[in-house]
Amino acid sequence: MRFSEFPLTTLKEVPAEAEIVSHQLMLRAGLIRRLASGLFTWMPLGLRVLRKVEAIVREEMNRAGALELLMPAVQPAELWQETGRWDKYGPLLLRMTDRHEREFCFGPTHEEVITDIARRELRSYKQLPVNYYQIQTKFRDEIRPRFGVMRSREFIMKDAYSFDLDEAGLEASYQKMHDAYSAIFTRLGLQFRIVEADSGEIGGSKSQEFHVLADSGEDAIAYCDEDGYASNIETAATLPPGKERTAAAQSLEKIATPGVKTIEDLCQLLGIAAQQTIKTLIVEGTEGPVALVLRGDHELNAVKAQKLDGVASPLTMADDATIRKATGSEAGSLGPVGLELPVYFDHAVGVLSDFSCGANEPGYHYTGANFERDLPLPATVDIRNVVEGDPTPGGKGTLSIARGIEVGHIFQLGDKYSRAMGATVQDGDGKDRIMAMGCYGIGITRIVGAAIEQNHDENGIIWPQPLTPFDIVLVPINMHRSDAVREAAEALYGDLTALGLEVLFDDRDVRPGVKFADAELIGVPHRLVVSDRGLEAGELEYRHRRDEESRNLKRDAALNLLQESAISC
RNA sequence: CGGGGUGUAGCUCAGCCUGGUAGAGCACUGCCUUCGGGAGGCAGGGGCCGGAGGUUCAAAUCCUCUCACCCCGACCA
Repeated sequence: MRFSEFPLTTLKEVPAEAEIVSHQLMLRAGLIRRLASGLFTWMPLGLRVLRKVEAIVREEMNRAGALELLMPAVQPAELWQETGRWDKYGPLLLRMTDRHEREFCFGPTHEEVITDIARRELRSYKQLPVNYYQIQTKFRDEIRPRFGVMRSREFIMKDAYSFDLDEAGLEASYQKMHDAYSAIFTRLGLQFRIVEADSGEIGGSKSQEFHVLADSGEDAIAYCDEDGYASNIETAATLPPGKERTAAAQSLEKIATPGVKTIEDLCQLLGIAAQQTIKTLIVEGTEGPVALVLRGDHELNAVKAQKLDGVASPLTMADDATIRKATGSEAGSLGPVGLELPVYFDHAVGVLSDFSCGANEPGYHYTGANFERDLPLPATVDIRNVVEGDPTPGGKGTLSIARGIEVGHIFQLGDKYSRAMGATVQDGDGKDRIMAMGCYGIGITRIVGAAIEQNHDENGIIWPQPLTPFDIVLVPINMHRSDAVREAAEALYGDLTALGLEVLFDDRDVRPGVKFADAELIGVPHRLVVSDRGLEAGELEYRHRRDEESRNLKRDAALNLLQESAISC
């Protein structure tokens, strides 16, 4: 590709709308342009990268025996009504009506459509297992799209769905995808981690997420390298503390705490640590409000809490009016002492003694509160987020916390969809059996952003070789004034292209500094410079995007090097 | 959805408080000089100052409404 024939506007300044580095660089390098909130055009340069990701995903899916198909992006409401998700999915689902007043949605995922296909096409157990996949545009009407293509509303996803006769078959299909995903992210050249996860809205039992590790990631991951444990913090379990509660030393006292609204305020006023306080959260329940009690320095885990009996799912914090009615007090001075509501205590609360909490009277708190004496202590539950240093669920190691970008998710769905939609095959005895399903997603567009988060420096993107839009940028110096440089560069361009390499030939009549800056911003891994100076010495200047210094090579040596490094992957 | 903020040239922004009829840098076009790390000069093109309404002799500027975008927020108990 000749740069002079490739309209590319790079930006020196950072567009104001971009917050994280990948979004900034994608805009500056001209990979994407924003159309509206959460909607992006993939410009020619960006699309080249996207196609690389797709190709690798497609290859590995095919290798794993999955079959590519393509389903409609628009789906009829009836299918969603069959599984009950038309009502459950909520505002994330973009709904629309056609000219005949029939209802449709723009697919955020395709369990219903694929299950419909499967129940029509698959008749016999002899046809199983089957794994269908597609690479297709999805739409989810996110509350808050942000971070460019990392959380956009329209995005491209590879979604796969497996069908098996039984759970054992599903387990095998799932494992195959687990392995295929590992191969995919390894080939993409990304640092990733596989973690246990909540299956959430999709449903089903076992599920794991594939995270690209990056500080800007929206998810927190709890892991322990010693015993191999890794989980999304949403599902990382906490253990009850091993120690016993110490005996009460203080008496219960009610003290005036005017203006105290937060744990921080309370600690400051009383001069105590947050670990000696507890906080009481009121959430909506299936039969009236429910109180959740945590140690002051801990965070509520919504995924865990909404699974408790009597707690509404999804978890919803009670509003001020509800809190007042239920407790006679207000947020900022609630506590479990004398509280007449269903209450869940976190494990970590159970071992506290002499703690402080709200007194259920605006502007008052208790100090020196103790279980058994001042309030009863029922069995405790796990409703908090793990923190750095907590023991692993196996009890053998301690947890570290890292941030990750979820780029893949695999689920064992079981029969949730196949049962609701009557997707059966005949088994060997001629009996109808409900198929066991798995589903497997990869965020194709998100991977591009995630790769940049992990691979950049102050000058721009540094593409992993498998993702780069071009293998080599060929930079002639002063080509428009030197016939020798022009001839050498043109010849080199031809030779490199003939080797099967994708070359960006910067034949623009601009100063060298501009070319270097653009090449680095765009992130092309290999750079070859042709100059009069070099030609006199019979050498070319080579530099990898990650190298500090360039080095001079003879022409043949340069060609060999490029051929090897660019084709090896 | 709640809170905050911003909308002025393709991009980054000034001008708004204190009303007087549109600016800078980058980008773009032409010419000259320069030529290995985002050059310099000269001359240009480009704006219904997000939209609608109002106040006023006069509105980018003040007021009302509206739209769009960005940020924060379920952790306050």
